[in-house]
Amino acid sequence: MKEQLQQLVTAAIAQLPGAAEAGRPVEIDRTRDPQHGHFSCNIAMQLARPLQQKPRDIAALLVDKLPPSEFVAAVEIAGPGFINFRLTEAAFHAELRHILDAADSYGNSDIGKDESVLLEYVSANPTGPLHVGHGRHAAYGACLANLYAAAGHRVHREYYVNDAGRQMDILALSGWLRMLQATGAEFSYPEGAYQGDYVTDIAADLTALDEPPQHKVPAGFFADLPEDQDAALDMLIRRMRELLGESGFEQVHRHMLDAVLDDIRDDLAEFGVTYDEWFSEKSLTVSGDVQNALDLLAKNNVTYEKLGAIWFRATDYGDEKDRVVVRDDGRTTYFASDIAYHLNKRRRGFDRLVNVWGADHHGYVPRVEAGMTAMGEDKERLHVELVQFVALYKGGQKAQMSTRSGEFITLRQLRAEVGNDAARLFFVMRSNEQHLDFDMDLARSESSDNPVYYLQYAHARVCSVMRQLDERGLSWDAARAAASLSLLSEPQEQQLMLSLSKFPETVAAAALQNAPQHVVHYLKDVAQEFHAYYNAHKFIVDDAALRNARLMLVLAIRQVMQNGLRLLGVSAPEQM
RNA sequence: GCGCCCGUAGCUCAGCUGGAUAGAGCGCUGCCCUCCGGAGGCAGAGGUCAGGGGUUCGAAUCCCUUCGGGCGCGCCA
Repeated sequence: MKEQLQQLVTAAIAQLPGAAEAGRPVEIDRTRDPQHGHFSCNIAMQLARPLQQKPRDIAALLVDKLPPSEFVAAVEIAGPGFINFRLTEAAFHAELRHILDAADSYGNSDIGKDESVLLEYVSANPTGPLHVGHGRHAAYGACLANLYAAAGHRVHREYYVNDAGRQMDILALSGWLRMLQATGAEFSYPEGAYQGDYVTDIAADLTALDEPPQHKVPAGFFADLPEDQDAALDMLIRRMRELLGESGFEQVHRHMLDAVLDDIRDDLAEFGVTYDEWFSEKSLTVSGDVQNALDLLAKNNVTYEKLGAIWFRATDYGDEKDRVVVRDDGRTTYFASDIAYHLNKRRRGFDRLVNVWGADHHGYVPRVEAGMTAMGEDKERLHVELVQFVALYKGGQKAQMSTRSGEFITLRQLRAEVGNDAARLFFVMRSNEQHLDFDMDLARSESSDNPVYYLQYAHARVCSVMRQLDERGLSWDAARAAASLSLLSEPQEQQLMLSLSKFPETVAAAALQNAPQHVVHYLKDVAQEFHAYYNAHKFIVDDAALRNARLMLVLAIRQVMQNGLRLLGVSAPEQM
């Protein structure tokens, strides 16, 4: 609908001397007040300055040049110079038919057809089970992927697996120590090691390997550890490597990683969150990508040596300070992997890279952008969406979440308590850059206060009506309905047709702004209007023409609810 | 100290990337059940869009600033 009006106005502008040259984009907006018609255009005000004429005069000239259209009932100039359009009933009837014709694809567009997107989300360190914060990332990322696809983008969903580095070494150490404890060794488990019970569970399987790792703790293994917790862990890791040998250490490392990663993968899959690729950080080192990136930086003269380490001149590209890429012991940093990773993403041919990161990583954004720029990439190709924290509320109390002690609420626990649908919806219901208060009591309640039920019920209710129709031995006649749409003259029916027609715009806007919550709010509006309509009017009436027309409207509502819920990753049950 | 994000109704939040008289849910007040599912609906009260400047035809939206809250400033990942 919007595009058609846009074309009409553009055609009018082409006939107005100097107007097209001003290059102002033609924006067609929904009106808030029905007195202003259905759509409005502010182009006359935009052109006032370049054309040096009064907005209302320009508007009058444009209206005069507008090509005729069967869908435009009235055009008015209002206020400071808005051009307001009122559409014909035929326009809304056509949209209704279009909804049922397009069915599952209603709402899709091709605005993103020229742009491929690599979307990276969650990418939690594989050192333990996902917690509720990761759940929000998962729900949000998966939803973005759906929106991008609906907008016509080619989307590649990716999870960056941080399978290299110190945290993973600590996990390997933790597992091995738990295994030793399980086989009878007695020592005090280091504070800095991973505390969660899952470590013990996974470690139990270490002994079942074909060649289980060293069982005995040699004398002095825990002797003379530094005071500092981190230094102590590093020393233990070093001793463990020496004791088990590189392949022995690697075996434990891999076992722990695989077990945790499998758990994460299962957890996400159960949550309806899937990926096209699980990209290994370690593979970047093996493939030489890290070295290539470092070479590129060196070639571009943006690295230097200081205190035995190699630094990247990030400050030259707007970052706060320069960053180490190769440590004084020769090992590359996480940051080195990460810029190599981003270069790799671009080299794979994606036009746009979208990362979903925790809000606590915001300081990391300029660093990666600096890296990209220094390697000759356009940093505008990278977009980072930050997701704020989740606070769980239960019985009016904030649930404590402490990662250190291992006493955090996992995504699994949350899903078990409130269900996937509620979790998915609640996670995307608020803007990602807004702190989220997750009310678990509300999420599990079976009442209209719960937005999940409210939305799903609207869908189920239409299904129920159709079942009722069947029980009465009646059926819906599509042709009859299409011919009788002018009978939909009730204010609620008019309003619903108007609301339904907004769905494609809503999806496009949500995709463009990375804002799934637009879809949620939209669906709430439609659901509310539908429930009100249901309450006020019967659909299964004796008058066959009216009945068919109303059922067509109601079926269109069901289709839109279904498509919207699918984008959000929430199921649309036929009965509840 | 520096940087990023946030501040809208009593509470939780929208506000379509600058539009016309700022919205919803919960809560509160008062209504509507012989019904295609009450897991519902209708109406009302409730606002200095944190404060102050600025940009322009027009600002909750953009810029500056003050205040308040969150987060970040490793040769961790």
